[in-house]
Amino acid sequence: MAENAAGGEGLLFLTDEQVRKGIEAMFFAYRGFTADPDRILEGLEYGRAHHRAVHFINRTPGLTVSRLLAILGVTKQSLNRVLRTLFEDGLVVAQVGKTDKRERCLYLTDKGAALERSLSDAQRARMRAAYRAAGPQAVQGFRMVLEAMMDPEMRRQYQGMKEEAA
Amino acid sequence: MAENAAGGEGLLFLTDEQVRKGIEAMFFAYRGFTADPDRILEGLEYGRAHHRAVHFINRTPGLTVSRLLAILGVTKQSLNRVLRTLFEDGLVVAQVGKTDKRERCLYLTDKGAALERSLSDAQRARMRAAYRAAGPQAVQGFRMVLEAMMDPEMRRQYQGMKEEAA
DNA sequence: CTTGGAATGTCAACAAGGCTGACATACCTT
DNA sequence: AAGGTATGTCAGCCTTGTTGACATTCCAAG
Repeated sequence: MAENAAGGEGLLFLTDEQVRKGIEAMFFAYRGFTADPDRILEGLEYGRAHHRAVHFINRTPGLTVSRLLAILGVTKQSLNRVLRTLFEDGLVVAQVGKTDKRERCLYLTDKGAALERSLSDAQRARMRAAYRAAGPQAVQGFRMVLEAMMDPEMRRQYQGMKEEAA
Repeated sequence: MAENAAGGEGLLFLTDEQVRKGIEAMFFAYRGFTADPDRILEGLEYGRAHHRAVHFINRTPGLTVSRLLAILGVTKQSLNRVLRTLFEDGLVVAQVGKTDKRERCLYLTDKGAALERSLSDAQRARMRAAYRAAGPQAVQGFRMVLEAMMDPEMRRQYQGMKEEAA
């Protein structure tokens, strides 16, 4: 009764009901996932879009605008509005590419890195708590299912970053 | 090398890097999660907000507006804009509450149920594929981590629905 | 060297879907 | 009769997404 996730009934594993529970779990969990950074950002003149930009610039310093566009999956006009305010406020700097001078390589300033840290600290705290509550085995399953849920292109982005991190 | 999620290194389990990978997995996976319904909805005059409303009305027929507000976590003005178009287009009907006549109990019409089915079929197909790819054990972990990530109030909503489904 | 395409920025306009504030109505409860 | 609850609605604002059009700079290939 407590563990009705996938424990007992082998054949019922892929029931519509089971799958639907997964869908709702994603919905509710994503709300929690974004709640803490959102709280920090409100009051500041930034939003979730700024958070995402800052996150990935921090993650891959020097990445180009077009690469960031591909990762975020938005239009350049949309991203540019965000980047402009980050430039103006001195959170991000752009540096002309060495090999290709058309490219603008993005870096966080100290100020930008500080914001990033405060946002990701908050988000990591929740993720860490969830990991701890669920245990290592569960974490591995969590990651496997999420990865299988991604669009192939996004999975490549994700896995690409995995390697870069090594 | 393949299984670097949480397998070998007991102590490194809660590394910032590990947690960060989880954060990015959530980000990319959520995009996949919403991609298929979004594709269906575009072209129709509906959006993600309509999807959510229709999903939960289907899930719990006869639920009241205030209950739906609590589940969705938006303002009544925001929800009302969505519900109004669903009424107008004959996808949802409201029925005055039996015990409390102020309440409006929401139901899908056949037309509404058809839309819900087409949306959730698409979404379930992806979720089912991810489940199948990851395996039962992983699914259980997936659900555990997501549940631990929710805000307590949202977890109650989620678990409440779990029981109602039985 | 010229020309096409790539990388980027920018202006304008628009839409979805959040939000707040204010107000109205109907109804329950005391 | 009065106060609170459930709901709807109008008006206006914000963020963040979209298209379309156009300019600049620069690489690369003919």
